Amino acid sequence: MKNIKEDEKLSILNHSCAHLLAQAVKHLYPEAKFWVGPVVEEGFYYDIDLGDKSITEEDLPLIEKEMKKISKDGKRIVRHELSKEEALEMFKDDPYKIDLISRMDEKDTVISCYTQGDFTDLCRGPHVDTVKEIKHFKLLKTSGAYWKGDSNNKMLQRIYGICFENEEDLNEHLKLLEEAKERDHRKIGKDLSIFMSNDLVGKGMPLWLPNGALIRKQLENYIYEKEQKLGYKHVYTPCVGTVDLYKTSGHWDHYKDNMFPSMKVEDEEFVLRPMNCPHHMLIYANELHSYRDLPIRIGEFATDFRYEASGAVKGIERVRCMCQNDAHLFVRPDQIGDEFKKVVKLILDTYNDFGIKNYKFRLSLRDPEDKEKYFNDDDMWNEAENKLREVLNEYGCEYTEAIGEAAFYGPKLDVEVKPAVGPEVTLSTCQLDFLLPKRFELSYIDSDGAKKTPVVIHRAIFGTFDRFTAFYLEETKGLLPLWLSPMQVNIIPVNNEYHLEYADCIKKELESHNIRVSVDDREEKLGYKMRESVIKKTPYTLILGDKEKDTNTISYRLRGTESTENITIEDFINKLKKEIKDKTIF
RNA sequence: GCCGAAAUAGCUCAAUUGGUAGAGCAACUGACUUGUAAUCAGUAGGUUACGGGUUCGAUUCCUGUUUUCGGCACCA
Repeated sequence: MKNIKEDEKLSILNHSCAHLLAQAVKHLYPEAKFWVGPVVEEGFYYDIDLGDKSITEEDLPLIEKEMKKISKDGKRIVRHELSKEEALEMFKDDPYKIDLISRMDEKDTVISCYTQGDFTDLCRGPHVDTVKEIKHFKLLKTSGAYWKGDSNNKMLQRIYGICFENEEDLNEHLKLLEEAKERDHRKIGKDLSIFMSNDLVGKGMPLWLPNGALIRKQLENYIYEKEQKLGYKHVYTPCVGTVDLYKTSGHWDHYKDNMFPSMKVEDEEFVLRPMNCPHHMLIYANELHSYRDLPIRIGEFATDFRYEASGAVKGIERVRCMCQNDAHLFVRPDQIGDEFKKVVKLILDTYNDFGIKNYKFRLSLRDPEDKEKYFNDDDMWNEAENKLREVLNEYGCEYTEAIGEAAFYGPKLDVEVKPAVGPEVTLSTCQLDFLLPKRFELSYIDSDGAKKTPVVIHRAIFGTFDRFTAFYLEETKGLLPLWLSPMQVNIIPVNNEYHLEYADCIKKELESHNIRVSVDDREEKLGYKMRESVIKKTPYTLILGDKEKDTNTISYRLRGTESTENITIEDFINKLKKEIKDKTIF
């Protein structure tokens, strides 16, 4: 999909279209006051204060009509530069523009505004020459948006739109938006019976159906094996902890509003756990550790509960009950770089195995000025952040740095991906933590016999199995590789009376090699069954009739193709086993 | 949580200004015995998300709740 912000020409056009939108809104709603109308990746938006009025999707065609009318008039778009006093005078009735102007510094910024016909807006520009050039646009959606992005502020009306240079590009883009809905994991999840939800269970609490459970099990097996090879020790710990546990860790103070409320039983008070770090800290503390034992890597596929805001839950991407592919690495300070490197390598290997290419690394650093959020130890922060950078550079990973985005306890590296619908989300994460080991008074005996505090690395490769599954369903459009497909082979006997026995025989043979296989023995036509096999995205569909039975072979059709191949069952099994082992993407 | 929108059969969707809720697919039954994306016929399937109100009468209008969807805010 086109990223408008990255295209200079389209950026200007879309920005001008935002002004055109504002002008049209002003015509239709004279009381409207305007905040900002920037260009974003998906086009543009404008934030508007309409008092107690609200614009709904139904109003958009009317606004579009007015925009077209203005565009046809073909007024020029004229730039004026003005002093701060002039600007303040010009927009004196507009508290939003006054707010913007009063924060501008004349030394750094030239204050300018743009006029098109009866509409003038404060703006840095640049713009297209006339409104006539803004022709091929579409208003996409409306929503509320907090003024200045702060939920304590008033909510403004936001209108999103997009503009192209010609009708073909616009239509192409709208088509892509429609296609994105088709690969939304919520749709695929329903079509392929992967997960469901029910009001009686609760919001954000999906139920994984057999197909989903199979996929998840494969993911668990995959990462478990990889982690075991890397020296991780997997544990099981309870889904609850006492409130005191989370007070000790410090999470209670920071996150209690996003936890399910505590429950008192006799003289204990429990919470559903929102994360597993405290449990793992206690496992580390259970024994005395020598500097020689480190790093110690404790992993768990751990179910956590978070009371996510009701407006935030989405399919299995953002849920209130999730399973983390979690691990905590306890390392000496001198091991941070090496251990971090291994985590990055594991991330890269995993993404490579899954054929995932559309992801971005994001390095979240502290804001050195913010002494309140971040604990004060300049040396430790600088050293840690530099180590993270070094590793990323060594692997040649492209990454963006986000100042002030670090957690309060240390810097972190996240992998961000873009879902079919909605903003980017974090998949993998790797976070350094200097605080938690101190809070739990963790230690190891160093070579000089002194007790020292280890550093903790929190990391999750898949993030949560829930979100990873959501993302991967979208990435593959539900066409999962063979090893992850809930049903790998579907057998269609040409005639139940004559070929069912052979089909069952082939089924048993495949099952003896741990291949997931079904026989469609319904009294239906071959074409009918083939259609369903295709819709269910089964990787291999076998057709077994006289031809196959007589020659002791099978005919298969590979998902996505329309031709059949005829081979022996041995060759077929070897082919499947190789594809499963190699995790072939097709 | 906030601003909007929506909720009708298992699924996808209809139902004129308020007047007995329909279709296709799926399911079930029967016939057909089939070679690569839908064989034909029949049967059954609904407290129109849930509660309250207005009305002679509510899927339709008002209201509360729940859930879903698009954004915003949040995301250890």
